[in-house]
Amino acid sequence: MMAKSEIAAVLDEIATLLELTGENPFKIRAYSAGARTLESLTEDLGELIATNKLEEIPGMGEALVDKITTLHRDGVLPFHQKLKASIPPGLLEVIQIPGLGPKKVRALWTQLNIDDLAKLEAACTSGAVADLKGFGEKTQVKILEGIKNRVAYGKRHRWYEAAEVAEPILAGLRALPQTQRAESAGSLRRSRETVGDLDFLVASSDPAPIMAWFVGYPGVKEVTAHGETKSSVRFESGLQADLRVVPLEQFYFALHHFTGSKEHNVAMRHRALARGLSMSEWGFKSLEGGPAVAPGAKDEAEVFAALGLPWIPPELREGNGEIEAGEKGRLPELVEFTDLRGVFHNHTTESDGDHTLEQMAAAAEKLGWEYLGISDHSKSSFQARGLDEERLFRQLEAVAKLNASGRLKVRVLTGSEVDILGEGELDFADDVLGQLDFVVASVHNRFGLDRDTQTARIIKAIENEHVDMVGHLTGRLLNKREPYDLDIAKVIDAAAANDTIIELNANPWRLDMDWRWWRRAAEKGVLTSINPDAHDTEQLAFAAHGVRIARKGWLTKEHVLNTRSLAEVLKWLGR
DNA sequence: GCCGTTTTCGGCCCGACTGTTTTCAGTCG
Repeated sequence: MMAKSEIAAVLDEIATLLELTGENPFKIRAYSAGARTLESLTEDLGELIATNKLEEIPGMGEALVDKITTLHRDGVLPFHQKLKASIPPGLLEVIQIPGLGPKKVRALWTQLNIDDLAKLEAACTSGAVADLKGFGEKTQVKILEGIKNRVAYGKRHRWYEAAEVAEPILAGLRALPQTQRAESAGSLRRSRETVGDLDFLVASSDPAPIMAWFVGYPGVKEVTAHGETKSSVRFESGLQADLRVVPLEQFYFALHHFTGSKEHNVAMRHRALARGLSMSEWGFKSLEGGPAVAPGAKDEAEVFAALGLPWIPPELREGNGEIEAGEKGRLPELVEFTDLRGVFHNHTTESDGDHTLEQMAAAAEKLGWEYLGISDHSKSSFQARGLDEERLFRQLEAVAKLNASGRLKVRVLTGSEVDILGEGELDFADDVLGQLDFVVASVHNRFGLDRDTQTARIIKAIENEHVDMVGHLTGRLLNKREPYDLDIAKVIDAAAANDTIIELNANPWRLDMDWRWWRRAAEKGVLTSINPDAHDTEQLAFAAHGVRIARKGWLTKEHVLNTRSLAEVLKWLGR
């Protein structure tokens, strides 16, 4: 049985292979769109297939349903196999090189017999590529650059790393005298967990000096485009940044357009067409039978209003039903950072943290929080200097003393990030766990267990009456380590049945559980807690990353335990 | 390949930039 993500990958590969065969672009789009739809599904695929519900999903026609059903059942698809056999595998890498699309790759393949990167590099070096019709000297150089840097170019960047690069650029753009407005857009604005490239948007009637400033920005390694209103640059890290300058009248249309996502934009344009309007980054154009005057927009809300919609927060613009929800007035009132009244799951110098209990508490107080949950590692995590029972009890005394001292207004809650052991049993006995204010149970080893065993192991921990939260559910480290294989839908059901929280780990490398699951979890009645997993005082601010992901997962204040007051939190923990 | 107040065929979102052309195809987002 093949998982959704694997099936989506096959559909994507089919799309690429079809590009190489010169297929109808709309057919190719249908496969890509099908892959995206599949990835965003949170329902059980087997169930959707069994109940004939898959075909009811927009974009899923007879052919796609057939192929997905076959892949799900057999793990292979003859159509895919045959297609794959007809195309040299190296071409799949060749088409990834920036500037090379299906037409150019086919030209290289049919005329120069190039079917992998090695042959492409050799042909560029010998100058054969530049002699091809439609190619030239510059293209040849660009291809060689693309081959050399293909790893860096293809990489996505963790949100906070991209944000660190974007911040001074945005500030610089805003400081230019010609700038009327400036914003960053794209996946950064949508708060995706990783960002492919940066998008900047400026309103100005005098684009040239803004373009010049941008392409001359320190750290720019390469200028890949420099037109009148659009420029692209690449930094040493491989991160690319695009700048668009538009007149003020078009600014909010352009901001909407470049915020995306692609799927959201396509849906918005369809909606515009149904109202007799053609929509682009430049605004609305009235079509035949449309309104006499195409509406303008003085802010982004007016772009939506023209299509009969409330303003949709950027985090929700992923084409996952946000437009339908907006139309029905059912957009969630998303949680905000200022809603947080404290945080759980933090470490001190007792285990692997860098700051003491008192330093952590003082930092939490400075952030205006009412409570701070401390949960150092348990004894099996010896790599993290995990606490045994004796050290844990000493920590409880230290916390009690600190709370009683009156030195701080913030209330420290005692806890443990207790290891989930081999089969789902916990690192501390129930009578020890029972003495804590809260318990976070986390997996720190045996990442390679098969799906069913790992799922059963975690569910067993969730079922323990002393466990309040399960920590960093899938163990993923963005761009570094894949999540362990887990039936998340089952875990969500278990969390709902046992009234156990699934934490939203706000460490920007983790952002775990993935935002795509939160809406379903909330609908099932699962509560979360936005936990910074801080290992020093600065990292308490990670909570802001968690809030972004919670918003992306359609969560409101009511879905998040640590938006509640200390009294309410204590009541919940004592449930 | 999908879809239907255009309803089983013939459309499918829209525009900027580059490089190679000599008016535009290809790529990208």
